Amino acid sequence: MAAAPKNPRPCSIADTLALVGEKYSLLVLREVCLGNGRFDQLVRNTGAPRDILTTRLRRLVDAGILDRRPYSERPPRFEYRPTRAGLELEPVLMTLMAWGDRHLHADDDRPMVIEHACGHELVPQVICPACGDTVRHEDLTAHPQAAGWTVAGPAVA
Amino acid sequence: MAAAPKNPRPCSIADTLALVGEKYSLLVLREVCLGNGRFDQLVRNTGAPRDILTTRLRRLVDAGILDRRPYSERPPRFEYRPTRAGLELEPVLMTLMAWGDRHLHADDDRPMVIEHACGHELVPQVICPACGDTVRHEDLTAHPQAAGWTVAGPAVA
DNA sequence: CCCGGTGAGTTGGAAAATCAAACCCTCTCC
DNA sequence: GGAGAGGGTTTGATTTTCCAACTCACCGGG
Repeated sequence: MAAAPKNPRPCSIADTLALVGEKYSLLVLREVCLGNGRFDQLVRNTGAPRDILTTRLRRLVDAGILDRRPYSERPPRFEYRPTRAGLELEPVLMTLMAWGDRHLHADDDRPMVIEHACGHELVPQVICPACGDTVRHEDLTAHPQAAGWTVAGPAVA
Repeated sequence: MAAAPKNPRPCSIADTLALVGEKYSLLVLREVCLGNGRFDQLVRNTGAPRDILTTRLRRLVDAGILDRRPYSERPPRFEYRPTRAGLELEPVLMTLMAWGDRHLHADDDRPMVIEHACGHELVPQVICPACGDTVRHEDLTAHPQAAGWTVAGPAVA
């Protein structure tokens, strides 16, 4: 059932998307990171059909991204929370949000503002930790480690 | 055809995913950023069925993320390249790759290494540009700007 | 005891998306 | 003039999604 990797080439992006790239998965993670980890909250806040949500949650729990923990014994009730690995996906959410804020909304129309502990509004930025510089496309060179890759060199419109 | 947003709540993450969250879209962007922008390369490198690829490409072009430009007049042949907006999605790919590298592969088994202009290997990191600190979940506070949000406060497993 | 409500799903069938393979058209090269 | 290459479109079968309804377990009145 999950035996044919079908991955045309080895790639961490594809591997990660195989876990969280299905419809609703990242919205579920968003909600869970916000602390809204109960089934009905997730249904309401993501818009996912209940059955789909069930399969997504199972997948995320199996992948070690979410943790399903009881918050009531009788009746058994569960809440989903991010694991450490799940929290480490937050940067993905941040960069998605930053792009949407920049390209899809006016400055005064952003659906949500995130405040950083330093007191400023967070405008997530990706840097190279070695030199501290903001990462720009033209500063990158790809070095495939396995066979099957062709890299034609960067090209911008 | 795109009239019913169905968005249970306003959110830049959801809005961005509506454009690039379908299967293969981000893999297409990966290839295009690497300079592999021709139809057959995309078919081979992403594994997408040709018809699906066609609809994904149209969507990305319509969204202003890719540019479809002829590289031969007769016969007409096209190549897809990232626009500026498309390039600004690279941080999303970087963070996905970083997560996959960290959680899905051994250190010596990474499918691809990216070299930054500073000479070091790039290990993408998200920072707050105001204070320069690495962004950590517990330093964030969400401030919804519109109705319909409940934020139960962060919770970690 | 019976009624309504909440929480967390499961079930069933219709509607939409995906897939693989085949097909098409226009060149170019031999 | 036959064999590709490139960039798609068409055709049916297979999967997924979707949505509404249903279940099961409990709680809180009246």
